[in-house]
Amino acid sequence: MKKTVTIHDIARIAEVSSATVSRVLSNSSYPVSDKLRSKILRIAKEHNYIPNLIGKQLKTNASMTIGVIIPTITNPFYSSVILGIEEIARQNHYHVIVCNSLHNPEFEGEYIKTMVEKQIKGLIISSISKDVSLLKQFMRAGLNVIAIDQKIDEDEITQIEFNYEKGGYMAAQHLLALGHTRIGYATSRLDRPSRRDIHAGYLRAMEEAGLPALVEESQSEEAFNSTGEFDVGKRLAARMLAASTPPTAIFACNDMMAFGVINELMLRGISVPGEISVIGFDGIEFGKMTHPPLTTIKQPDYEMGILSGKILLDMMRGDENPTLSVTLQPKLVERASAAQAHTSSPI
Amino acid sequence: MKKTVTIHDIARIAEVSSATVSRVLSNSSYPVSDKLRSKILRIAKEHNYIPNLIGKQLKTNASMTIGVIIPTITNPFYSSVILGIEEIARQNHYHVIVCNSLHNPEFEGEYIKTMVEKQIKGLIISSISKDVSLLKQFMRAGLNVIAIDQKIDEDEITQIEFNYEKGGYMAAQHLLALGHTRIGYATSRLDRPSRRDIHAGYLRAMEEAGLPALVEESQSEEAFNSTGEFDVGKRLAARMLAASTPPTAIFACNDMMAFGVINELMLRGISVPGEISVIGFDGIEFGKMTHPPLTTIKQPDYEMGILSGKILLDMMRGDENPTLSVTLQPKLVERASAAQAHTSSPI
DNA sequence: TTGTACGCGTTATCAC
DNA sequence: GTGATAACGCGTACAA
Repeated sequence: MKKTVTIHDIARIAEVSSATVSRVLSNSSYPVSDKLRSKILRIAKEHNYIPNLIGKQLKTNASMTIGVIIPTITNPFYSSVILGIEEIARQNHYHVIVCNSLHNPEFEGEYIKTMVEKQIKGLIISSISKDVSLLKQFMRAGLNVIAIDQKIDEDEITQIEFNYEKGGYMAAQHLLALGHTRIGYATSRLDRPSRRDIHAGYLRAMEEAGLPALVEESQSEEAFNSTGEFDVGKRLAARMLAASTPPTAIFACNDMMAFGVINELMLRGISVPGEISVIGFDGIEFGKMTHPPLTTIKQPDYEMGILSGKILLDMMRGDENPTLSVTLQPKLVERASAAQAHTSSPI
Repeated sequence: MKKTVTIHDIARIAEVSSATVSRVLSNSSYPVSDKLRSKILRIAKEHNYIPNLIGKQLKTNASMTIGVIIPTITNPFYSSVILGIEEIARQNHYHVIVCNSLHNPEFEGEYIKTMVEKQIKGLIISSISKDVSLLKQFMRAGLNVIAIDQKIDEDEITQIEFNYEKGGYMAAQHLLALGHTRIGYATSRLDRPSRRDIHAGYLRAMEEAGLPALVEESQSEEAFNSTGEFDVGKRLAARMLAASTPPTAIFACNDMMAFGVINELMLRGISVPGEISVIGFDGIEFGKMTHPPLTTIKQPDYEMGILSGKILLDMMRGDENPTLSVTLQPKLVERASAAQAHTSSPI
């Protein structure tokens, strides 16, 4: 592993000062004679010079990398978000550091800290921690942060969120429009704002329709992976079926859980949507690949990535706009898992 | 955004030299009196000192971050790999930079280059480029690289791969054991070693059984996302059904494609596995959530991430072991999409 | 045990 | 147009 060539080496060989080399190789706007310029470029090429961005960064204090912290990359929803963020990053010659908090506040805090130590100036985070003091402290020290997906209770932080309440409302609304009256809502623990909002939307729709709410909430702190959600879906579906008059439609708080619900129903020989309709929430790609294809409420995940990336870069460039926050709107994706209720209605 | 506090600030306040501060704060083994140590620590805490890792790195030339380049994070297979890599990275206080090449060799090259400029010393890559010259050049300059999943034709590069040939063989073997004799193989373009290997495994099994191979290969360079693979699956299934005597079992070269195959079959009222059995390849989590749950050949993706992370770190620490390469073994995951062939066998 | 002084690779300031 | 030279924040010989 031979020593790497620096601008000083180039300078020595070209018999110029390192200052001139720097001006050429970092294509600064500073005037340099064409003769020297081409000579330097030639020599740099010959010795295949590779700029050391660390040296540059120490001087300029601009790291060209943005950090992203999410619960887990394994969730396709976050994959899409990240793809969007990276698209913007790439266009602007930035790199993306991805960290999975795995729903562990300690990991999250640790990651934030070392990011700051690495002089990362921009962070996009779907935080699972209640404690924003750490974040705020670093923001005061110059860290730009955007909170996505999970609302953070802090006005000073730019947020990009979904209109979860509306999404929940739309889902219930869709089932109501199909003629269902006994509509169950299957949800994991209502311990996060997003989940409470979806729940609230569901309740609002049911109330407006003058129908009773049927909520099954999982109390367990499951492994928060896709399999975990799937299993919760199965369990909650089973609970709903145990009722004296089971629902004719089930709304699950995320797609993975909806798959679990459908799986449990089919296992019991209940046809979907023949006997019971199911609607999901999130709109991940896989919904179209299952049988039946999943009707769901789509959150624009990729767009969220794009948007948060753009806004973050704007912030880092010093656009001192008043911290604007954005709310993305959900969209109903009608596929085949939710259908008209039977006219041979309730027993 | 006030100026950040450095070791010199601490030194001035504590009335010691910055060298002493450095020794304490970077907890070097260098001896420092307990009195000064605690004093320095106290002051650092009071002024909440944040070490600047860039300064440190410029000095030590060790970046504590590893790069990962994959086709797309959207593919759950790669998500799992990355989760594994990050697990190891976190345990060792490393960060992971993730880059999606999006099957674009230019992006891949660009990413490699800027990683090197950022003084990243370790890279895990699932390369889609034919050209290894760039990689080799950087390796000579001290970059440690591990090629995963996609074989690179270069002995000097440490490789961690799957035994694709065996996987293909096992899949066909399983269908044969279930009594199928007309077994189709649906594959995307055979332009990558991995795909050719699976194909070869299938052929070997069929040959050993003395049965004819039935291969449908997609010629198109699709968008390489999950939806693209799904659509290819649908298309290839349709083609197979158009044959005079369609197969009774279909082996798809990846799970996403298998979902497409199943979807197309069900759309045509063909029961899976009642009339036609389907087996996939990869073993992504979603396979268990579909209906019917997908029988498939599991590649240990997470384990691949763990392993590649470990080996990479070993390399970076200078274990001058002879470049060892590892091959991970596939495993049959029996779920419900492949069943016994009808005894009322061929027409 | 502590301090001094230099260098890591780059850019920026100033003088020429 | 060009060249010295001083930072940037840190670690570390070497000296004390």
